[in-house]
Amino acid sequence: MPEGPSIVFLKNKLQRFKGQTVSEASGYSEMDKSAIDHIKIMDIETYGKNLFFVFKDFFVGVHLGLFGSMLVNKRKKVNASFALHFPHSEINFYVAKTHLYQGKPSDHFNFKTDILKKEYDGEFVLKSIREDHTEEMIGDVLLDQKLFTGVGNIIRIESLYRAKIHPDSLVKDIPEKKLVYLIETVVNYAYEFLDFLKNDEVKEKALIYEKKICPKDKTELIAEEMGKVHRKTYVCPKCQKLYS
DNA sequence: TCCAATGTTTCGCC
DNA sequence: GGGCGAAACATTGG
Repeated sequence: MPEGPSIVFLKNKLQRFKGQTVSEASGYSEMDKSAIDHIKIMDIETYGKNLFFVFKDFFVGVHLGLFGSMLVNKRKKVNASFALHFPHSEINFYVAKTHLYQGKPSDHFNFKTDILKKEYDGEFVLKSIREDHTEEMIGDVLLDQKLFTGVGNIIRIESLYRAKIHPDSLVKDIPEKKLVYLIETVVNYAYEFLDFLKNDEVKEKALIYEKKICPKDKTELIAEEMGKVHRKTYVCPKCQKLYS
């Protein structure tokens, strides 16, 4: 179950499939799979919460949504929504949405906003939110995949706590230095998240996500939906400042 | 058994 | 058209 780092984690597991030739694609997803037939996987990439299988003239995007999962050389009882078969192995996706794109990923997506890509450009993100999203709450902005590609609810909550910013603060009210620090924190935490995945300890290493009290001063946390995004948000009312 | 959840799209209704 | 809310999704874990 996926935020950006979980997808990178999956991509890393699939490295040996680069250069391999797909013998068949299957699954109940509506995407036309007829072009994926005895062709070579040129590359496997990510963009935020999307996993891409790159072929010569097109690529396939896989999105796991909230319930999706991937198995290599194993199957669940239910049918896969998408699967790639090889002579001696297979990759199966469950409850995944797929989309076939012409061209290459960089034709369609701006890598500067992807928190886990080499091309990530924090200054570009800062500029974008200070130009066009000043009236929005930072808690909402963080989930905007066009601005913070790959950020999910856990990264959002944990980053705001670490940066000591209340999610209901409007972008225009947050000092620039604080925004810069938040943007750095998001990226640093995303890499920590990726590391935690190796030992399946994302939740136990979280500071306030799904917790009751602030680890710093034992203040009772607030846990409710905030902003426009209907997602449960955890906040320490003492540590996190509401800028206004 | 029930409920919520690391997500996004679609649909119906103003 | 836009904005908003609810539903949907071959799920899963507490």
